[in-house]
Amino acid sequence: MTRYQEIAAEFYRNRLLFGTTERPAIVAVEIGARNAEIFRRVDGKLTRESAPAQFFILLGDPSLLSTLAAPHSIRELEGDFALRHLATFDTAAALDAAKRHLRKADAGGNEIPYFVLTDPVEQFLLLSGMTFFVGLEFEHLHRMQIDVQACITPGFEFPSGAREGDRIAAIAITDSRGFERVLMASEMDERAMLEQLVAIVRERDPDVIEGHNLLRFGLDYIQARARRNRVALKLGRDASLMKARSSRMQIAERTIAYRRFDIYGRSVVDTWMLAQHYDISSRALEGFGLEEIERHFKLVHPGRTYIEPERVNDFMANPAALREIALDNARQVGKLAEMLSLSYFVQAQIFPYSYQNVILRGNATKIDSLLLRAYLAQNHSVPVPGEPIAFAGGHTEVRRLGVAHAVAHCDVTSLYPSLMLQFGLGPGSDRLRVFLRMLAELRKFRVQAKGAVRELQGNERRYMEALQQTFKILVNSFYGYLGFSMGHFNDYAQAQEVTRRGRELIQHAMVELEARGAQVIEVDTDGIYFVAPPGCESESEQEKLLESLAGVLPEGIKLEIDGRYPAMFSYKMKNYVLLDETGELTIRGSGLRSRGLERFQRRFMEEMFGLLLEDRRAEIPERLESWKRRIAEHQMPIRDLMKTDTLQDSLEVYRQKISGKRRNVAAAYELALKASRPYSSGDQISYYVTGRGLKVKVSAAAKMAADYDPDHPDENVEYYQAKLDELYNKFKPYLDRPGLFDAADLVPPEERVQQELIQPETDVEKD
DNA sequence: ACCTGTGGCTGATCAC
DNA sequence: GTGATCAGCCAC
Repeated sequence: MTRYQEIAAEFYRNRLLFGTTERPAIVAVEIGARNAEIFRRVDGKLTRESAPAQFFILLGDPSLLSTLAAPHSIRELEGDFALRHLATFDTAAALDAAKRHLRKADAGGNEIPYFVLTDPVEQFLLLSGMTFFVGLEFEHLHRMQIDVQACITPGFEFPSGAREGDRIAAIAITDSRGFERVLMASEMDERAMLEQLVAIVRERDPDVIEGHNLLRFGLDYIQARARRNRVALKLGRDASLMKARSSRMQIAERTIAYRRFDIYGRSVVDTWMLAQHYDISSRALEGFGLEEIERHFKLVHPGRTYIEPERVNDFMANPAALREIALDNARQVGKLAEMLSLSYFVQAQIFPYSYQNVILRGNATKIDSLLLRAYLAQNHSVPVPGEPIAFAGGHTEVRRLGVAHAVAHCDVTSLYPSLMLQFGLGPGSDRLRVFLRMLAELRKFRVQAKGAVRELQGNERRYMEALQQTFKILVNSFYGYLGFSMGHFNDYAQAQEVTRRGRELIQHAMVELEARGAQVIEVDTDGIYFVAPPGCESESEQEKLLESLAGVLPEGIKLEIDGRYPAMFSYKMKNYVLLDETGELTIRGSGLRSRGLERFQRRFMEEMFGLLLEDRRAEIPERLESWKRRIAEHQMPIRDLMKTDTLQDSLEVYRQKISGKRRNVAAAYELALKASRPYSSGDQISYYVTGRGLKVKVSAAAKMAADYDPDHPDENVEYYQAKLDELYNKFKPYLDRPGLFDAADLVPPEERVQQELIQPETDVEKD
């Protein structure tokens, strides 16, 4: 047994987290009318076996189904939570009948609660305790990549598609076992392309189909063209058709509409979705095209070229180039998926979700499934979610503004999880005490995994890192679960208590630091930026300073130095710039580095902050003039001037909101409405402002960046120059007067008065 | 049908 | 002009 296997084996023995899979290496589960079909990969070969399916609904009262004709049985669960009757069904038909029955009762104003998991695969996994992939290595998963290049005519709309002139230009197919093939429109008709695609998928028989933007484009387009060509997309392992339906996914503040595809016995993984998830935690991607993502992960190889969706038409005359690009795309998707999907591979071993669903579900929902699984395994009843209340979050405060030198940052590692474990803050309704136990185990595992990463090499190291990352994400989601409106065990009072203790703790630490002569700059939830008192410059002295605080902090909570910086520019709450020892700048905050800012603004700011923090303020006015000159002389590439907005609403919703005066017009939507290719929520639009002078209305003067013609530059010079002036003026007070200032002195008195007036009002609102 | 939380800043637009 | 509001993005 290798070191990796030893550690991993301990994790997998934890049934609360990893379920109770007895026969390992499940790569797919499908539910039929009466049976579940389980696909496993044993010694590289696919096996299929059948098990009786069990469907269930949790009921508040058995009378809900008293007049249901379909066969079912109901048993009472232990404990007295609201959902204390478990109805089980042997067939999908009986379950469906029950669901219809309950919906009808609902319409009649029924008050008795019930709960149904919509996905039957989830039902099966949750009741059986099985999970995907336990006992399987990622390499042994058979993954196929598909890249679709299409000629799209104006007016194309999903999911109907299919207009004259639309056609698939190329389909590239690769897989994790070295297969490569490109189906070209220049060599065969569209029907043949589609038929061959089906034949290849069936013949290669992959467990997973990966692609970039498969859900919002690739598979949708293929399906539309297949319908047009009367080709049956029998891609399933039982030769069934690929199925599609509309769905939506919430990733942080973004709501993404997409089409969900189901292929019997296989999982569909979209690297575009994976990139969205990745960006939420890193905020590091410039965009979500393959090009930007590959660049970010340093996957670009010499000779790599890309193709804009709008430009595929132009490539019809050059099939050799198109073939190369499509093939390259597919190969690159494979590499990307390896980097981005490992954490979901691990998650699929933990949660009762299929591989493709584990990517599409939110973390709090997933934690809920663990609790449900644990309770049902013990035949215990389940509470219904508590009503949401508004509650306060972390403490944020900016004490000092301007430029500081020799700044240290300290933070409490895993503040909320630590508080929850230290003070036993978990759901009051968790009678079986599984919530905090899971949290404790996950935290312990995370520490173990993190420690082990350094000892390992190659794939084992990558796996351990994925385990570590996954544990970390889950640990951090437990607090959010307490305030999750749909969590069966949510507990707003406890969530409130967690943040209250958090605020108390960090404020306490702040006061103590200042009492010891430190100058606190800013505080956000679990960390403090400060200038240490004189004679406390070295790291060890600063660590000692923090140790002296140990007495005033609760047991089990530790403040640690987490970074030291020669200089910092404190601008506003959650908005600051750090200069580290290597000369690298870190810019934080939506006001300073938002993707909503044009690149030239971000670059100009970077330059300005660099000079500011290196005490070279005097050079800044000159730099300003140079940037303005470049704009006047049209030397700025359009990439630097354009703004990229993400469409939050669909165009239809936008139109409705505008006509109902429920929102303002916005440039990105106006352009999308006029565009020839279809746009949906989640899509990004890059545009720039044309015309002359400052009185232009952006939404009217905007033009797609793709339509910019460098030979006839029409960008609004005054508009963009004014942006630079505004930036310069915004920061001018700090450029003129070096040093660190009390925030209280810089905020005009009238604003402070206003703040005091507003405060009680919001408090009333919260009550 | 789907959904982890709160706090804060900014640009564009509109009503006044 | 100014304040209010919305949308979007970001910190933790």
